[in-house]
Amino acid sequence: MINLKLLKENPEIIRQAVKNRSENLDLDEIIELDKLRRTGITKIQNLKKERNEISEKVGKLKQQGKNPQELMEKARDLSNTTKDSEKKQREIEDRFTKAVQWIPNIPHESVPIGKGSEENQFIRGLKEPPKSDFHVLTHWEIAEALDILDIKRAPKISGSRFILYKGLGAKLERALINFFLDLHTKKHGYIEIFPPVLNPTHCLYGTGQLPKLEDDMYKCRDDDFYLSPTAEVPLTNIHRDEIIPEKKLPICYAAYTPCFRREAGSYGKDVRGIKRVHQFNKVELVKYTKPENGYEDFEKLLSDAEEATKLLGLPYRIKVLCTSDMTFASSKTYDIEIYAAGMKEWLEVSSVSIYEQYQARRANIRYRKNEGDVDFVYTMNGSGLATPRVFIAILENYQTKHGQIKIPEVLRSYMDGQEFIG
RNA sequence: GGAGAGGUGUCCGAGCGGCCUAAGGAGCACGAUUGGAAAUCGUGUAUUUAUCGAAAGGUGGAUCGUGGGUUCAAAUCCCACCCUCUCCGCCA
Repeated sequence: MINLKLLKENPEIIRQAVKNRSENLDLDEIIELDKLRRTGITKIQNLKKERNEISEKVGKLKQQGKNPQELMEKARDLSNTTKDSEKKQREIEDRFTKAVQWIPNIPHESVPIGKGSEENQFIRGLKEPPKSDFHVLTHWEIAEALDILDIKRAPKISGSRFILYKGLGAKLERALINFFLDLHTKKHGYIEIFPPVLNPTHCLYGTGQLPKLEDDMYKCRDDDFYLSPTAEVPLTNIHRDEIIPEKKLPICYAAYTPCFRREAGSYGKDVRGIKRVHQFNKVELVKYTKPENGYEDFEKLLSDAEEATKLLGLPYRIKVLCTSDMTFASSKTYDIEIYAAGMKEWLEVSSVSIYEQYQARRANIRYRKNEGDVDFVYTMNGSGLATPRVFIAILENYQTKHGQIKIPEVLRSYMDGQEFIG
């Protein structure tokens, strides 16, 4: 949630942000609603004040053994008017709360203003994809040849866009997860978490997936749960409704979880292989920090994720997303992309975002400064990394001309020392 | 799923219709004492929101699991829901 004071004091900032993000939003309606809401609050508070004063008098008189009939009647009338007003007020507040959820975050000033992915800016990494001196098979071709993915049978179990890892494929997947977790917990100092991935509605509002991404998630029919689309949801909600002492910040969590996405609206796109699937594995990094350290910690989070790609020896590049390409709750987002030599495509393996106080406001996560003041924390997160695309990149970039896959050195200890698949 | 007990401030814990801006204790912060510390004593110790103010701050409202209700008045009474614990049943 944005700072609601902006609605009253500086709506132009919001208007500009909405425009830069190419979002469609009737801000004037929300501003009007806010005004209506505030006058309503003032009115009700005055009524209550009067009622409280009378009640107090009544109490005193009764203790003196009197029966202040008239005062009681007056108070009853006041009470009834108040209740009527409150009913109306509740409706307004409801509408307001819902509407406010649709206001996106304000982009950071360093974010390029742009309308689409062409306007994302290259930050660092490879400018050109590396060349290979033989014909590189796509991951689905070589995976089938080596029998490490069962692409034909996965649909029998769950339908299209699901992955069935098999044999050394399954082992490689597990190796990746362990490698990522070890890297971030042992070397980068994150605390490992293994959270539940069925999360209730309010958690998804907290992190900003709802209301906008309703159609992109799986919802349980009989219970109020969504299958978490990312560990960002449980990890950020760990400290919901808390006031964290300043000395405990920053808090850094790393978690492996499966992630579930409906991929609605992508029918017919990326249907081959395992690039776009409904269930995938990811190690997610989440940090809670003090505002003044926010952007410094954010850069560090990016480099923590980047290091995973580096250690795997995969060709990568990093971009900063322009205003229209960022997710709705983000102030600034970097994407790490790795090159897949078989598909001849750059694949997004990590999206690193800072939300400033946007999520913290929604989820009510605050910290107490050493001096005693309370303020919202900054939250940020990034994949470190998402496995299917890393898996693709290993199959396509570590391929030999004899149709084998060389296992990246950092993974070998997780693969019983094995050097090759095939 | 059934039966029972309970959810109060940072924590423990009292309160069971008006004086609750929540007793008492612990913790924490500051001060006194001390050569220094412990102990002791003193002082302070929530959040949120509306409004006025440049700000410091002032004036109100709200908050005792959540949401309704009764009442002039609710932490306290009633209803529903959520969570925790104990026992029973069922089940990986």
